[in-house]
Amino acid sequence: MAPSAARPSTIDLADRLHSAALHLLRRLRREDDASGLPAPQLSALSVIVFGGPITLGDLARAEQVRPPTISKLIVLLEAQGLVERISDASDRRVTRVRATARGTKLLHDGRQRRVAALVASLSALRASDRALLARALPVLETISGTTRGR
Amino acid sequence: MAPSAARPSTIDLADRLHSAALHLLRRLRREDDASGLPAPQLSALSVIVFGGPITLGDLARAEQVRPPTISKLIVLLEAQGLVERISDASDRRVTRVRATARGTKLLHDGRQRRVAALVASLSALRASDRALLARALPVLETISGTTRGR
DNA sequence: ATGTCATAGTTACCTTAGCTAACTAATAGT
DNA sequence: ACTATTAGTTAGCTAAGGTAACTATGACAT
Repeated sequence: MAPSAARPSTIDLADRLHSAALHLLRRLRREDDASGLPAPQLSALSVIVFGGPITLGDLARAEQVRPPTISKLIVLLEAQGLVERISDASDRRVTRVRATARGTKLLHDGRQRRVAALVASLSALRASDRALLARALPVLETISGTTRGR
Repeated sequence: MAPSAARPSTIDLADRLHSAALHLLRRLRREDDASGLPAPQLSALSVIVFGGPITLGDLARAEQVRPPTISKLIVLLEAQGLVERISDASDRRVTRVRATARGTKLLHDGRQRRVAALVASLSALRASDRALLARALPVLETISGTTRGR
């Protein structure tokens, strides 16, 4: 079954990349306090905003939690006027959910704050280092499974 | 007060970097199910394993939660034999906590799984792309605040 | 058309994770 | 010795997670 032995340098690369991503997000997470929303709600809202109208089941899979957990999250987000349910006429079992204008704005503002914090760090770099990062970015997006340009 | 206007390309870089980190960790998080520990406990254990013996207050700051939250997390980790308390003789208010052999192994194994998943993705890249990532890595570590070589 | 099975969500109920407020204990500083 | 500060814990609440059991709808094979 295929050569599953990775070169040490690839393992080292993976380990350090993982660690860097962890530290980066841990730092940026501090900015989320200002949103007033707990992390799970913010994360679910993000998927809803960027993933368009989505069924509760798909949302549960995306968030890697069980259906009842999503059910309750949606009740909370709905009560705050951040998302709304839309029912499917052709299959009345499914419920889709989409972000309201308020929900979209709240998420967008929070994202702005995270990005602004990151911009501050990037600005402190030498231009050549920023350029190097920019060149490596597409590769990073490939391995992270980021779907760009939707 | 200082030119706070960042070039659009820097903002774009920050936004995409943020997004890539988010997607990468969301994907790797799936591997954590196998550890049998909930995410908050796993995260706290990670800080304890890598941050040596650490006081509960410092741990709370590192995890960006309030002291009572850490108190309860430690009770759970301790009950599972993953960490143990050590009291400070010179200041008897403080309690430090360190990982047991079991805790260290559990965390190490989980990290291995995450890294292995990432190695698999990296292995699918062209060698030149991996090399590009490797060259950009130190820059990424700088902006993420990763303290290497401890 | 009807009976069976599968699928989408919800409800009930439990544990864990997070918070604030109030408390205990120990140290530091007058 | 009094006061204030600091480290953790306790109490009590809401939110976030899970499993098990349930409702309702749709799919399908007789």
